[in-house]
Amino acid sequence: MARKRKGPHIDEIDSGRLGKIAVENFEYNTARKQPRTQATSYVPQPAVPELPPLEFQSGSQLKDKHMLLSQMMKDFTDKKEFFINEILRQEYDIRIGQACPGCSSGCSSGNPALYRCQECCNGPMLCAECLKESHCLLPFHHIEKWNRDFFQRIPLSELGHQIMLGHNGHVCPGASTSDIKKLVITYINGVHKVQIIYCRCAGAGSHVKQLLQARFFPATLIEPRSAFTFSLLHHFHKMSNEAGSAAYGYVETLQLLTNDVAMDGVPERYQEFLNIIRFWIHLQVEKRSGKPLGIISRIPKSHHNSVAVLCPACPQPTINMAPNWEEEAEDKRHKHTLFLNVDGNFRLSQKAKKDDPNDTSLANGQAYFVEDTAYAEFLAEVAEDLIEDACTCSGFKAGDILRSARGKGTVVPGLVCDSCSQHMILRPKGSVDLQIGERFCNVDYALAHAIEDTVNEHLWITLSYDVGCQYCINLSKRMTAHFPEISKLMDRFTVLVPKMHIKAHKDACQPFYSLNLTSHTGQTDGEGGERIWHELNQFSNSTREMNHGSRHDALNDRMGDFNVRKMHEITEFLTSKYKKAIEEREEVIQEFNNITSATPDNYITAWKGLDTKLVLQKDVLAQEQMRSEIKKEMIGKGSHSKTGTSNLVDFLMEGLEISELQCDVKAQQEDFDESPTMTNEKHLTQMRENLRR
DNA sequence: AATAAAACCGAACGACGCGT
DNA sequence: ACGCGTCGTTCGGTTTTATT
Repeated sequence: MARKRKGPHIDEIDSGRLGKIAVENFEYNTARKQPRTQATSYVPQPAVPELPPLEFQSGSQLKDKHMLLSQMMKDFTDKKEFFINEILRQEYDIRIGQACPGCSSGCSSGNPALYRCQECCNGPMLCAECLKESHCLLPFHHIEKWNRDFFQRIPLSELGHQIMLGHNGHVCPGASTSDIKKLVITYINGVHKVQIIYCRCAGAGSHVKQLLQARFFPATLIEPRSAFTFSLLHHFHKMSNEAGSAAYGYVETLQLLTNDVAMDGVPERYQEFLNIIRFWIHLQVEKRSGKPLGIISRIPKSHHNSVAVLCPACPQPTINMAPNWEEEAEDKRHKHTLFLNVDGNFRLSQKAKKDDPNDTSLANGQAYFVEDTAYAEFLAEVAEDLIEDACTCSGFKAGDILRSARGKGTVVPGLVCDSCSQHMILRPKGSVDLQIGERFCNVDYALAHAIEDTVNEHLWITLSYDVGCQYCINLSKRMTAHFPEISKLMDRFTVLVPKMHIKAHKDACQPFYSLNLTSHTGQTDGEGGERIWHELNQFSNSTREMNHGSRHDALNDRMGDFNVRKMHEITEFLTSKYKKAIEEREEVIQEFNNITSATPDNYITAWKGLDTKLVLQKDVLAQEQMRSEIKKEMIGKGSHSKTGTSNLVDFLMEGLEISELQCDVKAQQEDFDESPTMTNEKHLTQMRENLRR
């Protein structure tokens, strides 16, 4: 099937992590700068003519960091002809047709050297026999034959190459011609039509087993005619998680790598690949969980049925808590608080398609999504009380069924995820699919399951949620009705609103749900979930098309990968946070002391006597109200005309705004001085422009 | 001829680009 | 801002091909 070529995937271009990859490559390259020793090939190397001398001057290192890339490109562009010549030189080889250097050390065919390998490092020109011989264990190298005018790629099988199983690369003495099978094996450099000779020895096992032992994953179970190498499956697994590649584009790339001119002749193994990669990834997750190696005997019972990666830094009773932690004083409460964040996402949707109703996730209920059947039963149970309380604060998507509903072709409009808000690690069983908008019953279910394995009566829970002010109103009532175990913990719960989202809430609401004004919360901003969405959303294009089971498997794996990466980085992450916290603490103490020393004692005594408890003062005016009150008052005094007053008040307000903007620009300038990136510069210019207006 | 495996097909709809 | 057309990605089902 000939597919149309397509442009680059936008998500790949936008991927913020490309920068990191580039850095890693750079480090890798610099590590190889040592002079390479002479290749110890098994054939002597014919002399290669001297390359024209080229003098490399180290690029002029300008002091201005912005010029680095342009200078580097200029340095390379100056040598463009040299590089093009070297690349073109690869299209020909002066050793074509000479006596095969391999024949002198074994093969005596006496044939001219017309073949070479594109993948062997520094490979020689060889005759067909010697090339085949040198590739008995390298069946997927791309081979080229000199075809009078140019090098033409040919499959190794054309030279009679066969992959022999079970005898260290040699043919099984018991094998007959009926044991030779044609297979299509997909490897990271393309799709290969190969011949395989199975082993006939007693105990050699089925063809499927023999393939697996050779690190080929069969596409089917009975008589496989297609297989994928383990390295390919591993490669895609990483490509999909790190670069956001979808299977569709990946398989197409492999076909192009095989033959980018006549793709019609390349076997397409897309469907087979989809099936196998799903199962492969499931196997990898199982393997990583430690279950096949019996880790269950070493972990608490509540985690036996899980393949999810736990947050190593959050309090997990019976795993990472100090002995007798329950007895510690309440002012150490922050150490025993689980900071959770729950949030809805409306990009990770799922289309309505013809669907196999029996296809459930291979890790159903054992990873990040909740178990399907129980969730469906719960939803049927709560179907009657669908109409939820109208939102009394500002208008948000969450809790509002109508606003977030999607078209008729969407069966799942999005999902809700629980994560730990301090370390941004997703909670096991903390994700649920939505049906019609972000209803609190969905959030309740996710929350109850996200904490059921962890919490006990001594642990505190601080939950941040965009609509926390609404969510907490009937939380206790709902939990009592549906999750009695969790409802017992309600007096340990604090529901707040993430620091950025809270600015969209009504003035009267803000102080009561502010992380800044709540003790035992430190500098938690509660926005962790939003940043997870950014990572997961790049998979929305592919997961939207999948059926229920595949979608859950794919998302479970992305979430697991996200957790694993966070876990690997967490030592460095927490160390840097800790260092920063110490520095900032010193600054704050200094500031505090300065203010204290500059303030009269009687003020301080009076302030200390004040009650710090928050009270809702209904007669407090919002900014807009205040503005109109002042206007009214001034007009009342008759000292100004109506317009004059209005201008004066506006003038004062504007003055305050300008002063605020000036502070912002100053702070941004400091940021820019510290890290003069393009983005920062752009941001600064924009702010100055705003200020000028 | 029987059967397993591969090839083909149409549907779904949000994202995106283009023209008005 | 709006309508329109194409692209991207996966699915299940049907038809065709390859192998035994």
